Amino acid sequence: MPDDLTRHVDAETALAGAPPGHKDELRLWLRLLTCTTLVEAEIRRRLRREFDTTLPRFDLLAQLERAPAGLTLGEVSRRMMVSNGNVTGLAARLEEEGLIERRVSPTDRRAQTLRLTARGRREFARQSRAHEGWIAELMAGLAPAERAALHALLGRAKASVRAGLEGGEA
Amino acid sequence: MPDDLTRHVDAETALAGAPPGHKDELRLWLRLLTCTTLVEAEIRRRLRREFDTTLPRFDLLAQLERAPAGLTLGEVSRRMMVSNGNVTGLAARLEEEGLIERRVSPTDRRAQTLRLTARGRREFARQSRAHEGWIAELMAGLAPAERAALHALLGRAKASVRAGLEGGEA
DNA sequence: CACGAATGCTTGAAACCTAAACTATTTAGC
DNA sequence: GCTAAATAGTTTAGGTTTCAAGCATTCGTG
Repeated sequence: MPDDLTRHVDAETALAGAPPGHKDELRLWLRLLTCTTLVEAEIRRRLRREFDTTLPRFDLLAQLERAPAGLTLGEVSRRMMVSNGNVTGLAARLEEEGLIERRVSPTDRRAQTLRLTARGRREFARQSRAHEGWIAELMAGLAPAERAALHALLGRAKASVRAGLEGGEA
Repeated sequence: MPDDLTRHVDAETALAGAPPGHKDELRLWLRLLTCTTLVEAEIRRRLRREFDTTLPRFDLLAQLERAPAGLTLGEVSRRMMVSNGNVTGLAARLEEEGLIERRVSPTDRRAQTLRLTARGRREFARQSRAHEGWIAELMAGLAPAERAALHALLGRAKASVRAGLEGGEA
């Protein structure tokens, strides 16, 4: 029998006794993490079941779809916020399946440009349509005004986090 | 049935008339994901540098800290929202380092209870103090009222996602 | 032009993570 | 009591992920 991750108990459960003082921020972070994890797990599950693929593969294709001129491995790495070694392996698998192609840059022999193949574009279009619907479905319990407010507050949160990143101050 | 029929758009018309239309939800999700990823990456980085440990290890210790009576592997798996096979390996490493101990349940010979050792408790206390400060630091750019509003909206989002999970309706 | 620094990518080791198959034990129904 | 189903954990195979080290190429500066 497969594992059932849906039947979980929150990470934000206990944590009631609070001596120090930053428990508020911690609770906020745990709730943020819970939301993301819930959505992510569900999307992974559906991607696997419906398209026999994984989230990182989908994400890489999505990056290339948005950049018709192609992206270098380094650019993909930065946009996906993962290590470059990670992208190397991911791209290798996708290339082997004929979903993307790589071409050495004519101006810089170190760099390679990744591009969707026709098949990759077709395949991603199918996945993307479904994906968009899934997200809408999961967010359907929020009123449009709530979604807008949440979006704005997350923008503020993003700015706050960026400001607190190490090296960001320098 | 709605009071004002002229202003009512049912699901069919909405689907028929629009190209896709769920870009809002998608943007919201991507921003949520970005926030979480940013924080998570930074916490991972600091845990590694300051304590030479990883986020999943920290999370497992945190679960046990909150449950002084101990937890079975399955309970940990559900609370951390990861597979049970995952917890097996994680717990094995932590036990080998003497941070946690496992004991077969006296009432159920299948189950094992995990507990922090004295050393594990000491070590986690150090990490936890730092971790709490890091989160507060990253969230420092949000006013208390913003944090409260965000927390509430994320609660709504969590409920929405839960309602949309497969099998959750059954 | 030379050469040290920076950049783009790959590789290797180790950890993480999942889904699925498996073993052992307990529970429920008859 | 017996047996089928459910439950607790482990194992296996394969993808994901990081960090650190390494190679090749380009750039900046003298």
